[in-house]
Amino acid sequence: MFKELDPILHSQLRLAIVSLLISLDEAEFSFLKEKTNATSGNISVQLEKLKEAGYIDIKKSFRNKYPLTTCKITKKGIQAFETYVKDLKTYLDPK
Amino acid sequence: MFKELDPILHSQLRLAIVSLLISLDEAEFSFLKEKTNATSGNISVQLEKLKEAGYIDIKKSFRNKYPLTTCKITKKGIQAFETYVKDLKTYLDPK
DNA sequence: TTTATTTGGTTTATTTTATAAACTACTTTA
DNA sequence: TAAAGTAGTTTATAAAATAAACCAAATAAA
Repeated sequence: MFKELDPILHSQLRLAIVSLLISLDEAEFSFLKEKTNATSGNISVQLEKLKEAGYIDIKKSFRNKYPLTTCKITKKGIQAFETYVKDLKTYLDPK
Repeated sequence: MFKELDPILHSQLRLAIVSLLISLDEAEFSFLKEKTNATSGNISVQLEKLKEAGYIDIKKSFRNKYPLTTCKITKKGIQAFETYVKDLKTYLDPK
C-alpha cells in the first residue's frame, strides 16, 4: 500500500536542496541559500546530513580569499531521489 | 521556486491517513491502523492533529458495546491535500 | 466468580528533527 | 583601527514523530 518514505529526503529543505542539485549537478552554498530562502545554519546542518547519507559530495575551497562550499549530487543521491518520488506517489494518487 | 509545504500534511502518517480518507470518504480507526501499519497511539495523536487543523471530522460511537471512532475528510481537508500535492510538485520535477 | 485476556482506544514520555540564534574566522571598507 | 561584510559552523531551543505505558469496558478462561 504505502511505501516507507526515506526520512533523509522527507524534509522540506533537504528535498529542495537535492531537487536543485539534480537539475544543476553542482551548486554553491550561497546559491542554495538564495533559492531555498533558508538560513545559513539550517543549510549547513542539512548539507552535512545529506553528505553523511552519501547523497552529496561537498568540496571546500576558496575564491577571492573567501571560503567556497560547492555541492554535487552523487549517484546514490540521484537513486534515492528517484525512489523517494516513486514512493511518494503511493500517497498522492488516492483512487 | 519552491512552495512552502503544509506542515500538517508533510508527515508520512498524516499524509497516509488523508490519502485514505480522500478515496474512502469515511473510515474507522482500526481500518486506518491496518492500512498504515502504525501504532494506535500514533494514529490517535495524528487524527487529533488533523481534526484540530479542520481537515477531518471525528465521530465517536459504539458498535457491539465497543467504542468506534470514525473519520471523515472535510472540504478544507480535501483542499489542503490538493494544494499540498501541487506545492510538492515544485520539488519533484527538477528540470 | 474472579482472574486473565482482548478490544479500542488515550495519555504520557522519549527520541528525533527542524530551525534559529549565537558564534568563528577572515576580509574589506571607512 | 574599528566597524561592517562574507561565508559559513556550532550550539541551543522548540516542535514533531513515535512508542511505551496506561485505561475502561467487555469477553473468555480457570
